Amino acid sequence: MSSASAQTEELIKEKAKVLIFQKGYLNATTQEIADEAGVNRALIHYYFRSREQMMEILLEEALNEKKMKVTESLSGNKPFRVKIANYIDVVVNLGLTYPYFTNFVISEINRHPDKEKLFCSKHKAKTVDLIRDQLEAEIKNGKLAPIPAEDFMVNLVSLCNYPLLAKPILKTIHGMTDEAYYDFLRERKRTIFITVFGEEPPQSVFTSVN
Amino acid sequence: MSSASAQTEELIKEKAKVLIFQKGYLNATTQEIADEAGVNRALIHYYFRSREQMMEILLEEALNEKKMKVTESLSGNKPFRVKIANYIDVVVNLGLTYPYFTNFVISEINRHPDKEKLFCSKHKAKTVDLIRDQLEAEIKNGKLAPIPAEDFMVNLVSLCNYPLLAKPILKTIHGMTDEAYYDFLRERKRTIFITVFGEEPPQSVFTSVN
DNA sequence: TGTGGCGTTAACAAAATTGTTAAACAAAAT
DNA sequence: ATTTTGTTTAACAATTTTGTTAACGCCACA
Repeated sequence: MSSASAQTEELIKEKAKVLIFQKGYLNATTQEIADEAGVNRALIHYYFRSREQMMEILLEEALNEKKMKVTESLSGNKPFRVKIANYIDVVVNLGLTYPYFTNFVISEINRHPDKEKLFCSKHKAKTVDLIRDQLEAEIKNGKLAPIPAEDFMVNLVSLCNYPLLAKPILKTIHGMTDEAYYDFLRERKRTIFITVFGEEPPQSVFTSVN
Repeated sequence: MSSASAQTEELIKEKAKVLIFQKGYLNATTQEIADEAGVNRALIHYYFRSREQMMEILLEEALNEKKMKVTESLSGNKPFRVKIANYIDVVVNLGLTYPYFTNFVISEINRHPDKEKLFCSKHKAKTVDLIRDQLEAEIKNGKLAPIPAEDFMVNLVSLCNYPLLAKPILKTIHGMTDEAYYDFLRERKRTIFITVFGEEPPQSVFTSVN
């Protein structure tokens, strides 16, 4: 287990992520991935046995990382609005880094429905349960318009993910340059919060990427 | 141009749409498509020359159809809220029929960036311009919380599309059966309207699919 | 110094996918 | 009836992509 080994393995995974999750080449070939990493294609088989298994690992690791961050953002003794702001922050940041992650997940699941289990396995707790009580309390206190927890969560997830995922489409439809769209997205965290709560977010909850 | 010809060509396109837009096999092979249509694979080349050209046609036709319906929903002398309700209706219905259309479009564009032009070509008018004036009037009259037209449109498009597009994920995350998720989606049109306007939609604007 | 394991590579083999062709077939036109 | 035209098919060829193997080089260490 020399350091070179672990480094190369990591490099390959990293570059595969760039192609698939960042650039949106959902079906990047092993050759393309090897090229991106600047290594011989055979190394992919040396480290991962087959393309399939590499995809499996990529998917599982990325899912776990995302799930961890999301759970973290919604956990703890924070006020409801801070939790949601944190959630928006985490999900949008991830989306800015890996816009096509969702597309990849969906694509993989449709081809291999058994992979769906990857969601259930680790975290038995549904994310929506992390906020259900607080959400219902907010509603009871008249601080939020009544809405089922599932709908609230789906709204949130939709507003955070879609604009990133559909970047090439929205950018063109709205006649924006790449740069203008990027600026537009940076303001999105605030917009999402306002759309969901009808009021400004708490101060300085949003971080920036890069 | 006998009738058999046109029929077979249509059949192939129809079945390709089912595989790609409905079932989410974004990279369906020519063999899979031929099987789904119950015809010999060579017919795909007979009618479309190559797989690439067939994809091009599929994409262009589906884009035009969607754009037509969307433009229609936002045009004419209708009150603002009726327009938006119609838009939600159209987009969600399309999404129920072809949940993975967006994934396919994005996937195609990432592989062949030149195809992006398919958006600009026909309709020079951006959809957002169809509602900008009315939206600003609503805000001026205090009937809607201030929001830039682009953000309003992106909110709308996100809320309509994402829950359909990410069905396999959300269904599992929220621990729903296929049926429960379908019920959930049927209520979504109303939920989306409420999320965007903060009030109930006008009566009987939403149609049902099937 | 040399030897053994590990990472790496090029060359090869196998499998999957697309594209082509010639022949069979059916329907309509002559 | 026979030709003609257009549709469909099976068999083949070409290409692309994945998977395998044997050899090469490097470095730690005996």
